[in-house]
Amino acid sequence: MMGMNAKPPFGMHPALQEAKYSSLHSSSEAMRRVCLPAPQLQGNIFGSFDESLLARAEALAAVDLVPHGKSHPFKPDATYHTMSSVPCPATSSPTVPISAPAHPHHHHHHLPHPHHHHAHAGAPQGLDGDLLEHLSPALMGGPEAGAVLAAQLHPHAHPHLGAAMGHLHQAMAVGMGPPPPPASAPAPIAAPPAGLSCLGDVESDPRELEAFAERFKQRRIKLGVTQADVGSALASLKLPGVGSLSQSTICRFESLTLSHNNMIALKPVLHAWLEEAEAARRHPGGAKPDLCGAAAAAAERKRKRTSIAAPEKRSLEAYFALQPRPSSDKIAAIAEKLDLKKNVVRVWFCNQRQKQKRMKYSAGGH
DNA sequence: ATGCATGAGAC
DNA sequence: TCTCATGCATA
Repeated sequence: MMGMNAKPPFGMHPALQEAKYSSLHSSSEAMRRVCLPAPQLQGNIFGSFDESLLARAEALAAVDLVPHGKSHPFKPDATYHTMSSVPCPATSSPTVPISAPAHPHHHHHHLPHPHHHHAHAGAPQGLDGDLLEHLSPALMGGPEAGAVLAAQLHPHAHPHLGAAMGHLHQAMAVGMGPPPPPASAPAPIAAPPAGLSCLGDVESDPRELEAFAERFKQRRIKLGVTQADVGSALASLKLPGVGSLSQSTICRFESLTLSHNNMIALKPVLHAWLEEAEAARRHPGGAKPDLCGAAAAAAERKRKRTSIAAPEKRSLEAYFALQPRPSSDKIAAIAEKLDLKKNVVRVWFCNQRQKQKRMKYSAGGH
């Protein structure tokens, strides 16, 4: 199986981007991420928004440019589609999103969105040469660079928050139309219909989540169950709108690397499972079913994971520090510069933004 | 344990 | 097009 996680709770690499956690014992607030976009970066940017970082970013980018120039054979494209028409009926197929029965709020009709893009840069080499030289300035030294940056860092009403909650609802709505789970109701969920005030945010104690996650992990291990097992066992709970989850998600829950809302939504479900599992252990009678019989199904084309090399990553990080939300054009420019597919760069930025919002470090003190 | 990706839903 | 919740693939 997979490696169990009996390791030190927190052994991440210090290398990368964000300075994450500050350690769990010192938990704290819920407003942090909403009100404070980027703790340390902000200071720098505002302080000396100009030269230093700009130069740095360019320098970093330059490093990438020098080596390969524009005569690159191909762009790393490794994403295939997993065309699996897999028939794993039991526990491994459900794409049913977890629902967070918070409060019925909106209803809408969703339209089938047949948007499948095959992002393809036709002739990336068309504008090479000098353009590359000008890219840096263009990308960051733009006329509105400062403005955009400032605006973005401002504690204005953030766009989603309502969106976050909405997603949870919709997830449930999509899964099925029925009633909310009576048993484990996420009462604590704050669900501010509209994130108006910076402070009126979620008030479900991060500490509690932290504690629960910790407890959960301990007891799970005590039961001798892996994260993957939990994930698939979830389906056997047969909670409305609750299907199975991946090892990834369980892992992230335990390590608090999910968004706050996501944690809130998952908690009741995992709690329910824990109760069941422990109860089942006590009473040999009511056996607990399931545990996905490893679907030894046909293996289709495996999806390949693009790997962004360190230098490119460095550059991306530098750009991100300056402009976390580059326009499509800038993304394209960056992509070309780093010789990456535009979509890869776009997704990278998206993921980076998501990371910023995750728990962990957010819950600093308490 | 995490990096890169997909997809639904909200603009 | 972005966000968010999730997952496959992988180090």
